[in-house]
Amino acid sequence: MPTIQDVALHAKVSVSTVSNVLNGRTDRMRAETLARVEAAIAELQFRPSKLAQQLKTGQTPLLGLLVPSMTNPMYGYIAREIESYAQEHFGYRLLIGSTYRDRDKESAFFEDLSAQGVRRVIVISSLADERHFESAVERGMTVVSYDRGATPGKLSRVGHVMPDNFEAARIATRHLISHGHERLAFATVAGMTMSRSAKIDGFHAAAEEAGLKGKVLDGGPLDEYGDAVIAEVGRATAHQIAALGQRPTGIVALNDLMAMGLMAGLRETGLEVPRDVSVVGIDGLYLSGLSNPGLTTVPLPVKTMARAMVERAMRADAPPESAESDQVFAPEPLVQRESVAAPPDRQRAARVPEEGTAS
Amino acid sequence: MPTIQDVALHAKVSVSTVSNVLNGRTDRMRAETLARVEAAIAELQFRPSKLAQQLKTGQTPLLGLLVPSMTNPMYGYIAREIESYAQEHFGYRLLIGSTYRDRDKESAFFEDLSAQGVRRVIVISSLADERHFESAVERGMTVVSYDRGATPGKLSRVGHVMPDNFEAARIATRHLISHGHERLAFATVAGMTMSRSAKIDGFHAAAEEAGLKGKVLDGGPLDEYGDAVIAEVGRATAHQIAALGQRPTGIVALNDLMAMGLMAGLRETGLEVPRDVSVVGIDGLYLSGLSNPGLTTVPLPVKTMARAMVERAMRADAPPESAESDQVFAPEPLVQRESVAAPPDRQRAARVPEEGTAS
DNA sequence: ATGAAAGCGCTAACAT
DNA sequence: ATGTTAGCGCTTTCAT
Repeated sequence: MPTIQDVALHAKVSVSTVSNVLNGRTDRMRAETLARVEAAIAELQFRPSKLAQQLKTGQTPLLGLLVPSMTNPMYGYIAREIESYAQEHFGYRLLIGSTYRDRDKESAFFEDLSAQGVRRVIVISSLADERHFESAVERGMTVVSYDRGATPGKLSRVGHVMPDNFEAARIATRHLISHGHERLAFATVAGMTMSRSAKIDGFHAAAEEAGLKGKVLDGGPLDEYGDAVIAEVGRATAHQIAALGQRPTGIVALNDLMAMGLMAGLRETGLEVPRDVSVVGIDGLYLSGLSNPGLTTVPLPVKTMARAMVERAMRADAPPESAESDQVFAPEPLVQRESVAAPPDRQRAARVPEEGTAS
Repeated sequence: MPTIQDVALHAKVSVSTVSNVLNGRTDRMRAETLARVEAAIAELQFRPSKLAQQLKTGQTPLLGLLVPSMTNPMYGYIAREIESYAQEHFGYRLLIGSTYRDRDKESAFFEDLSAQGVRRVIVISSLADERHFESAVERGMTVVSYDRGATPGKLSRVGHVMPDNFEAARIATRHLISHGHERLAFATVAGMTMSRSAKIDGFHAAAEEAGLKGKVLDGGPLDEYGDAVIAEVGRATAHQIAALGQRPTGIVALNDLMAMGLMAGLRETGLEVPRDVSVVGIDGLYLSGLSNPGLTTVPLPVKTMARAMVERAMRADAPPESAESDQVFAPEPLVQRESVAAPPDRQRAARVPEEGTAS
């Protein structure tokens, strides 16, 4: 690899002149000099070492991204949007890390990033507190956290970007109600996070509006399962539902993946969606359009949020006020597919023929 | 951020002593000195700058990973396995890039990696040739390529790791044949890659074994579609199939995602899986276990391959012989689910009851 | 308009 | 056993 020295020699100028052209200070030199330098650069195929630049400037064009798991399609989706926005608009690449919701792994990642010279990171974490990376912020990192608000009462220099989870769940629930459902359930996993409780609140709010009382179903912990994680919890929940005396007829799932697991599980127990039970998801994964029956879901504005996170991470210099830096994004309009119908006791009117329903 | 200087001062030793403890050369000093240094490090919370280390040693603990798209669950899966193996066994982090199968994006990524000091990269590319990164190899990068063999005849210093695509497709096809299918089709996308042609060959081989003649269905190009890409092509293929006079009864899909799209599309046309047509996928995504009907598929040994790729990328020093560096991995045993049944004309025996089939 | 030189935070000879 | 020092490849004053 040629260095700036080589170029200088080759162009018969000093390294500072080369550096100047590298940094666009071309006004400080004769056109002829510039031409020589550029020729040398081209000829040697010289690419300045970011490493050396970083050491000098303290800036590295790398964005850290912390996700619970890349295998989760939702995180893959978010990661993709973050990546392309950061790349296209700022020339930043992504340094990614999966944490499997483990605090030590998260901390270790922050350590590494910091040692690596990375100053901007986006975190998707479901861990309750963010103390373990508050320290990173204090050391000068800009961090933006997804799907959680600032800890109430605590000042924080961490940026927060999230969907309006309350509203998303409320929309999903209302959809069920508008189809006549009265026995409502919300399928979630064990462990409360801000986003989960917001969804649950939204679910209850919608139920109450209609004078109904919703039930929250906890499918169990996430970590016991390998990969399919959330989907497996959904599957477990389905079996739990099947065993219930008074079965709910309308279910809002924590997210699309869980909904898909739920539908698979329901099928295993002989229950049919949407004939016996209706299901609504939240997220808007394209995969949900592939399921059978197609999953009705409330899409989250992933692109917009990804953009907001990158912007926030980049424009670090903005007023680092306290908690007011939270940004909440409204969900997109519900996408209606085939996983919702009237509850069983209201279906006499038009017991849909084979094809109209599911398979 | 404290530097090695600060630590030296704090411990009242020279920087080289600190450097020595950092690099495990602790035998060269008195235990007492070591203790002082360690204390200083702890107290100052000193983390050596990888940046500076890299500049000095030319080694950066970063592994480049080039994927067509993170949103594709298969790549997400592979990326995850690569990440954890590289992290756990070598302390490497992942610098990831999506290329959307674009040559310029791939080249740009290599440029960036190289400037970033990254010397090891794993590439998942479906582009026909690998000339654009052969040059990276010549500049000293170690690159391992997934799902393609060395270009025949051409020497290459690029490592190659891939599944036995021929065998995978053959297994899938035989499975269909063993269920009595005689009108066989292979659903693929436009554009031939090594892995796609290997699968097609395997498909034909299995058909011929049985004295049958398989048909290859091309669902169209990948790039027209946004995200759901392959699944959408599958969907298109389904509509194409429905319009056919002599419909195939057994279809092998290029991969699971395409199979899922195919099943969704089939459903749209009123065709039922597996009653009217049977479908087999290749990959073994956990999502395929969630589909309805559950997708029968030939799983690829992702974990093993990920491991092999990382090892190859790390142990760069191994004999950089010519093409013989290819590593091919056998698929895992076919996972039987519900997407395959006897062809329609053989089903009179036991026309399966509602539940046994699909919904 | 151009060049010399002092680092950025480390590592690794090479002293002592 | 410990310290001195010369870089790694760049950026950036400050001279000339």
